[in-house]
Amino acid sequence: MRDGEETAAGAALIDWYDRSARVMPWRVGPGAGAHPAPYHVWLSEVMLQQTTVAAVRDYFRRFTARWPRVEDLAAAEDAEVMAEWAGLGYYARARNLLKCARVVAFERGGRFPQTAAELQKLPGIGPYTAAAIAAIAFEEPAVVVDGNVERVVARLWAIETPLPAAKPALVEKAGRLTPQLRPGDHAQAMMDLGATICTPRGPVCALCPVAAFCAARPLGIAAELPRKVPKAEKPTRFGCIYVAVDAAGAVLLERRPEKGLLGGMLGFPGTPWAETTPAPAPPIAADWVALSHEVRHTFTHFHLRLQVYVACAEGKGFTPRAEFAPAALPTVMRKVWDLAEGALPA
DNA sequence: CAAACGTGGCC
DNA sequence: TGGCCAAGTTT
Repeated sequence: MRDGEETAAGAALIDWYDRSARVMPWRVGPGAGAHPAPYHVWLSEVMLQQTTVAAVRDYFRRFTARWPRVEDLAAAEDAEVMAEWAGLGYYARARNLLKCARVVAFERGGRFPQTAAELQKLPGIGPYTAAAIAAIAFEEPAVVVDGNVERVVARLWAIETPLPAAKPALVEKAGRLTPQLRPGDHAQAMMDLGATICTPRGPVCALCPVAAFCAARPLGIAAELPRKVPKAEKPTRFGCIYVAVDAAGAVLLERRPEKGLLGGMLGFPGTPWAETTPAPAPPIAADWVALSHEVRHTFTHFHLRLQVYVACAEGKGFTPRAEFAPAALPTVMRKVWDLAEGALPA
């Protein structure tokens, strides 16, 4: 990209978007002056943080079917919302989602702020999400920079500085590309381009609407950009976890603390997760049986191996089977349940 | 500000 | 198989 070409590149991008925008439940068609509801834009953008479109689709549909307005979501029970979010990951998003919904519903009459600066003051809304909502719902020419935009811009300008050091330069370039007209469609076009053509590996430059403006392509380095500093190796942690079921089928569950990993979600009791296999520490006295297979799961920053114990036991605080939906568990706990359920006596 | 924070798909 | 990656935010 050379100085002065930004307008032409932006026009080519919007033209491509008008012809090929992907259909998504939270989108209205490009152009035409129609805007999706701020509530839908906000909900979809929070769900899309570090999460693929394919994973978000059904969650978005379930949330909007169950809670059609931000006031409905604000009035929901915490446990209902956490259960509906289960499996989508990054559970702090769900906790902040509820906090934000309650601020908007109860302190702002159900109306979202209309500027990126004000949006960013709300829980769970950072620089990216604030800019995206402002641009898509309110046509503010905010500079929207997510992982896709970083990649597209790094290639268009052949920026070789590794991330995260390159971030300010990438934002500056993205700003040059952001138009005053249709900034919301421009932002979505950039992200769609990154998701479908200017992909991390194997970019399909032959189909790219802005290939003629790309500095990385003639250099043969498009697929290598953006460069990134190598990530630290993930350690492995170990734990014991206990699945107790009583004669009526009720299950021993606990609500995890609000803060930290899987915060606010349901799970089975167990030991802390440590660098070496901890000593067994059953939550209640019972005839515990160790399963022959362990549960393996990888989080963002460590691998986890869980030794699963099962027992038929009686006790207080068991959740009746009718009230226990495995789908309300975070994925690692659902893996534990799936393994344990198969080992329990019928 | 580096680290914490989930999960599923892809190669 | 295991590392990389995805429409990031919080502390």
